[in-house]
Amino acid sequence: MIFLSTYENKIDSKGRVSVPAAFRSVLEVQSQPLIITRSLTDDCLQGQGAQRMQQIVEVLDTMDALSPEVQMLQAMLAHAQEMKMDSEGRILLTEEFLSFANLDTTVMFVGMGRLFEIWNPETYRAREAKQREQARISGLPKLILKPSTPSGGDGGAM
Amino acid sequence: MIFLSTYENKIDSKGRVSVPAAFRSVLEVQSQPLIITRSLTDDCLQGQGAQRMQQIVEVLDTMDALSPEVQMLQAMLAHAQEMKMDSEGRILLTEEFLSFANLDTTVMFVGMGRLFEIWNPETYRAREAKQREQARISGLPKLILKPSTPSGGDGGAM
DNA sequence: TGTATTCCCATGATATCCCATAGTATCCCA
DNA sequence: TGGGATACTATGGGATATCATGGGAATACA
Repeated sequence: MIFLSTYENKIDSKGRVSVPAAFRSVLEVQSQPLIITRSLTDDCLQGQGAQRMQQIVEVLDTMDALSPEVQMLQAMLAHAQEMKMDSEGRILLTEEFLSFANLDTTVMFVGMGRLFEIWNPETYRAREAKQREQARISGLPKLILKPSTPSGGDGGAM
Repeated sequence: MIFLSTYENKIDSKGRVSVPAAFRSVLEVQSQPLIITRSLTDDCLQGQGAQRMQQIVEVLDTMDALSPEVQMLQAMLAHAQEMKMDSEGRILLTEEFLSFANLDTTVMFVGMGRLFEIWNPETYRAREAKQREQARISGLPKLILKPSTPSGGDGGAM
């Protein structure tokens, strides 16, 4: 069960947004609360199950605790927040989150597999166009699902 | 079990299309839900078992989550969607999918082995003619059925 | 006591379920 | 081999469930 597709939902007068039902059921299946953080690379928010946060902490444990890299990654944790959902599946975004991601009336939920992102719809479409442009210039990154040499174990490509 | 042949089905007044029975049974045998994505190279949609998406996510797990390459690949997931099929084997295409592939009343399902494509019938026939033309000019690509390193039968990759 | 959150119910739109049907392909037995 | 019976397919449509959204009332908070 992963986060797929995109949804555009409205922020109501009380500041509530419905998390798309499809995303909720991903979290429900894993019976995990939703955690929202700031993206380290874009002006958007990221949502994921609590377990992923746990994984990030474990990765940090293996790195140099005093390095600038770790401190940068820790910033993500500093602004992370566990969201409570009402019985209709809505969350209340804090003022900090709203201004960080430039959100006002409508938000876009973007499924990205293990996590999803929350964008201002216009900002997202602009970024998408930029990515498409980039892909046209430098081509798409390689994605090899089944490496020809099954010995390596590094299932990855690139 | 692979996707073969082509079928032309109608979109009904509620926006539903029957997935060809032959394609359904491919998915049923693998007991996988159907996932539809936008093609990266053509104005058409692609259908495949959920396993393929799962594989992509697993490859992403092994890569740098903050790299532009991963972000570009994640964008692919943003436009993928798990389709619910009713008891008659029909799916409901979203507005986004319909407009991306220029679909209106009739859609063409084209079997391509590991996956199938969904085309506007006219667009597809035009492309097919163009490909034949291309083949006459620049010749046919190579087709090697048995590579020198056999990786074990049907393998099941895509 | 006033403000902000949470709970609960209401609503319209849309998606889904379920049953029906006509056309076609398949089966079966003479 | 022929031809009627049967099963399956794509399609249609009414009934029902689910979704996102709105707002009143209860509750916490300070």
